[in-house]
Amino acid sequence: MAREEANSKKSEERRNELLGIALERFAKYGYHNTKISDIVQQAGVAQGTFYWHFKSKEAIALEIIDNGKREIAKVIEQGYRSHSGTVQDMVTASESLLASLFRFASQNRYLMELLLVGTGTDDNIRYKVHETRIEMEKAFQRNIERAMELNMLPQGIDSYIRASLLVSLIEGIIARWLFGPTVPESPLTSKTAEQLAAETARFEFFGLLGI
Amino acid sequence: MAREEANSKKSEERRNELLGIALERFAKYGYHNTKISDIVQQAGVAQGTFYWHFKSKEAIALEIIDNGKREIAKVIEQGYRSHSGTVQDMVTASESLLASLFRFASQNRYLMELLLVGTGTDDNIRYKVHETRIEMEKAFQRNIERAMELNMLPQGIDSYIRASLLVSLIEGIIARWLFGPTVPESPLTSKTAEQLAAETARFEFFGLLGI
Amino acid sequence: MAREEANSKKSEERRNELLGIALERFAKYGYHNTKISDIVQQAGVAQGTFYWHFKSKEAIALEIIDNGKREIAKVIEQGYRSHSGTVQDMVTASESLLASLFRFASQNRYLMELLLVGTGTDDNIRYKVHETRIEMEKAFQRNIERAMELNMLPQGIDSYIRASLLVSLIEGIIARWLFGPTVPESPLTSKTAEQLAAETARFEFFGLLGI
Amino acid sequence: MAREEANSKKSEERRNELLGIALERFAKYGYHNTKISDIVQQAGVAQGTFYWHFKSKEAIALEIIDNGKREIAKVIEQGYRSHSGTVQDMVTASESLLASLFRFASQNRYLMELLLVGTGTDDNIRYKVHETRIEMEKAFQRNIERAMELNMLPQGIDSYIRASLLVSLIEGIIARWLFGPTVPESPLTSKTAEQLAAETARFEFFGLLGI
DNA sequence: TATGAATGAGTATTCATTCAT
DNA sequence: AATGAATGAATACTCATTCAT
Repeated sequence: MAREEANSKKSEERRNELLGIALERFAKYGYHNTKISDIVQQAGVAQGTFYWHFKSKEAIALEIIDNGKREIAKVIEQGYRSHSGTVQDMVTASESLLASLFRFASQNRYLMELLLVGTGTDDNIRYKVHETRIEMEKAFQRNIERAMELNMLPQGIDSYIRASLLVSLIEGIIARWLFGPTVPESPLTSKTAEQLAAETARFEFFGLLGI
Repeated sequence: MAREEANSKKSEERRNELLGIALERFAKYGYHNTKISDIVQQAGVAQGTFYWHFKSKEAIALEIIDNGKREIAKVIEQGYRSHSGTVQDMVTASESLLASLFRFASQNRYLMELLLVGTGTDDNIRYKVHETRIEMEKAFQRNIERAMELNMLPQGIDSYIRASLLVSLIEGIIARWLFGPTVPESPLTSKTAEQLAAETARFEFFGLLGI
Repeated sequence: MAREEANSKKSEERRNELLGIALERFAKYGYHNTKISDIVQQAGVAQGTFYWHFKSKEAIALEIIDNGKREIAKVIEQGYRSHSGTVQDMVTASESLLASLFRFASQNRYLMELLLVGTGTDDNIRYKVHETRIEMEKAFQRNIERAMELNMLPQGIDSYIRASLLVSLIEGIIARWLFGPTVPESPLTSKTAEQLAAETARFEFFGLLGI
Repeated sequence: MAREEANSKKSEERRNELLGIALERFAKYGYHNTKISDIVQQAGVAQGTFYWHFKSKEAIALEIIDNGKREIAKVIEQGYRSHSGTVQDMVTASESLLASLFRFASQNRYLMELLLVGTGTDDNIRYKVHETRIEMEKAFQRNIERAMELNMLPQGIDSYIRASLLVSLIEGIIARWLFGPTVPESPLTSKTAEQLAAETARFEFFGLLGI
């Protein structure tokens, strides 16, 4: 391996380290309560090093969210419904997609906290978060439309609104599962991703009446 | 009317004006991006005046949320289920409760924005918001349990999780209805509170499959 | 005197104090080498007080120069030539104007240093200085044209260039008189404003050959 | 040619390139507004390379001015008056010296800007600039004294002050010619070095009255 | 009650300089 | 000779809070 490559690899490691620390602190303490000096101190580097790798505090936040956007899109993409089947097939497929999503969420809780709890940031960042969540909603909308084409869902429903309802459900339940707020005695936080996926899928298709 | 009463009335008006302006700005721009100097400028009073009426920036935020908490509780309270009936009765009752809640939300959009979008605040305020949302969740949980007691919902379901799912749905849909994020072409924002309540109630009881 | 007036008077005094200190330091040490913290420390006030009175470091510099521009204009204005006379009258009148200007310069040496030595500032400030010096040049040009109309100076000379030559002379000699650089043994710095005015006026009208 | 020589030649070229870029930027934007990172970027080399060639930012500035000092001295030296003649001879000789000087100035405008406009630097650099300008003044003073010895100028005038006046004139007119400030409609900037020299020499010897 | 001036701790960012490779 | 990453001191500006009147 050439010398320059080794160097640039090390440089990229440092960059990633800073990205990780920033993500964690933004999620834990909020954007405004996170000082650059905290980040660099935790990374054990000087203040100026941060500015070698990133243009500004805002820039690093935008990059973090952008990365997250791509990763989430990948997860949802893989759950894409492609062929017809029974109702039970559909429920199972949805359950599986939700389980993937919940697993991803629990493995990336800081990212999800940043996206879902929203830690009070400046306009540009808020907008980027917005964008990411809309992207997610669109993906689910496509899923619903596909299911309608395959005659797996009743025709004549409004896919926009159903997607909104569905994503509300998913985002809300992830937020409660990982960060609260829930009623204190709730068994929610002790569920596994798979259990939660099962409950959610059931509600998704059958509502409160569907056991 | 004695002079003091007149004065204290005027004083209270000013207090309320400040509360209103602060609420609006906290919701619109976020807690950290709202300066006391903005608030007093909009109210046309001096900086010092703010501190005669409120102990601190945090204090006014806590008071705003506390007021909201009481008002929301009142709305949900009035939708309390008290006697048995058919499934259709139950759906109608829920629809009516949701309609009230959505009307309240649209009349108090800044409050709802503060509660639901959560504009990144300090710990105490975040905690107060949590509290308020948990209160709401508890109210819905009581509603579900009551319905189970009255044999209007299947036994053996987990009321905690169902309440979480239900409130996720409601909060998410309010947030999207009033503030986005939704896919841009979504017809959501043009719905009335009543239409939205009907859609939501249907999903609540029958899920995606229930037309 | 009403209370508010007393307050605003005190406030204005503080403002002026800050203006004075800033002028002195800008001239002595240069714009970039002058820290806001130096200024407020010398004034015995807190950092924030500076920003109550002035929008920024640049703003106070611009204000200082603007004030100076007006004062210099006033001095030159009063030396305006208004009626005809002999050559000797003209020389005497010019000498008197120069004496006023030199007196003003020595009483406002920080201002003049800022204007003439130019202490390396940002574009806006540089531009304002520019403007001020051009204003001065225009005033002298008007003086020359007036003298030509009154047949006190030969026709057919280029008033623009002559004004440039004249102001070059004046600005240069003020700078050398008050701040150097001059050859170290030069008797220039020990001259009075009046002596200097006499020498300069002679050179102005008769050049090197005119004794 | 040995390898080392070739290398050291290339190294010197790079050095000179950096000197040139620094001069230009110091003059255009000022010393403080010129960042090392700007200079190296324009030269297409890395930050560290600068510090291989120069000890510091100050060092490169001092070197630039020192070079300029020597070059200017050479120009003035060559205009030295050595033998007697008529008044007209003297005017012609002075005109010729000024023309050389003005030509040099227009070919080295960044250097002149640095010296004459003085873009606010640190003490050491300011001092070096002073030194250079004093050197120039001394040279002109020697010229005047020589002319007095040769009976070409009236005895009894103060050569110090006359040199100050003369150099004020020259420096001011160069600055206005090449960089402003002048009144916007002034024909000054469109003059050639020779025309300007003629005008200046006339003023030098005969003043405003000498046509 | 209200004012407006004053306070001062807090913080993102800049940039000359150093240094391992 | 050259690189590019790292350093860290320096500094303008913000804003919640206080206080004399």
